[in-house]
Amino acid sequence: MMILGLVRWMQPVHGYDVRRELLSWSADKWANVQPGSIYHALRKLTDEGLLRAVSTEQVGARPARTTYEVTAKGVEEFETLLRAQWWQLHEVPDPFVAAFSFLPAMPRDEAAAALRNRANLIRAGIESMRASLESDWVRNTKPVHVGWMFELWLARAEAEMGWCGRIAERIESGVSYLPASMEQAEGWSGWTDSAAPGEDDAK
Amino acid sequence: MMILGLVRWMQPVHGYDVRRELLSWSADKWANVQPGSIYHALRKLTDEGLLRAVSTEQVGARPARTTYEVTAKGVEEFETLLRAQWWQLHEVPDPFVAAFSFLPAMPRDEAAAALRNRANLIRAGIESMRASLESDWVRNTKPVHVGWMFELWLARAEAEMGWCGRIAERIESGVSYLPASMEQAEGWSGWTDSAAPGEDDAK
DNA sequence: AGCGTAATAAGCAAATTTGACTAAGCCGGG
DNA sequence: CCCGGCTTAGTCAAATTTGCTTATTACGCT
Repeated sequence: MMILGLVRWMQPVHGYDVRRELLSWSADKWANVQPGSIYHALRKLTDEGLLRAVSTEQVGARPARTTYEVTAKGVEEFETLLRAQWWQLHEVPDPFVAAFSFLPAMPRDEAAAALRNRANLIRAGIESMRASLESDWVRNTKPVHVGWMFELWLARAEAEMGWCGRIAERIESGVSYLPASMEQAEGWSGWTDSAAPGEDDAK
Repeated sequence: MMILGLVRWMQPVHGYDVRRELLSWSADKWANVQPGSIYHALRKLTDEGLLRAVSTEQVGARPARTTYEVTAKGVEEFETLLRAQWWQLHEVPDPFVAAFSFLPAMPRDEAAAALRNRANLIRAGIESMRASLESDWVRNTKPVHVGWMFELWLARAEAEMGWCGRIAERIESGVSYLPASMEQAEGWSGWTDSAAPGEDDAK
């Protein structure tokens, strides 16, 4: 719950403020927070005594907005949560890795093409990130550590780009997917590799 | 839904088989699948006509197990899903990046220490991964592309380890977090940086 | 002056995920 | 021989997330 952190920073805020801030950091991508979750989270945190509803103003006939503040307990909990992320290593679920584990289900040439395409997408991302990093807008109006986050993405992206290239070559080279020992015992039959058995494709 | 892929491979299976396979790949870490989700997914996929329940055996008085098979429609859908992951780039949500964005909330020395600790955790991970990669067990009984997945993790991990070291140094160097222009306009007041205002810490 | 579009501020039902729980069979040790 | 613990197979309620909807006001354009 990094919502808590945002309320901690920005002290008294209402839900919509949090939402805008999150969207402006495009945090829906790298955090786990879609706009809809915010109000639920705010109410839950209030129930748990980590936040306190300060006031409820109403401007015209628009929906009333409730302003929240963090309690002492909330600050404490936030620091616990924060430290958990700083000191521990959590593997993050990556759908591409999941998809890659089905490599034998892809025709070799398509797999290689997709990897090269991926490398290009990553390269494009890297370049636009570099541009942001060097842009005056980021250099002058954002805290320095925002740039450092970009550098982390850059480092990871470069590593992954290289990997894509190397693996694409190996796939094209035609090496067998099966482990050295059990060369002949098919096991992955039914998948499209070099010889797809035309099974029940008659619509 | 990579559950579908697993059923596609392993053709007729019951839920518990899928669960074991997923756990043996420790897929609960890198995919998005806890054991509890499996049965729901199987039923949902069956409702959508992507799977077909084949039979329901009962051994003794243990819970009946239902065996599933993939339909032609299911194969089609799986390939669509698979290609979506192979050809597109999805940013994955990373809780550490989220936590790092609150860097100014951490005392400098703790932040640096945490980063060095992280580098060490990553190094340990790298070494155990290297060991797996070279182990006979993986080399002889797992498809080659499993090793390739390890290499991707390795590449990313090495990149991140380097970053941790570099950033730890910068934090220790004492550079200001604020952007070059607005050096003096505090803005992040209330956070623990060089001078923590002893607010309401009595108890 | 009128009209369409964007911004403001949330609410809600439905879909998903999670983690804990059941409850019987099997196996080895004391 | 019988007790405890592991494996088998799956269920279930609760927590979370998602994406869509509502309803007013401000703004820009012609």
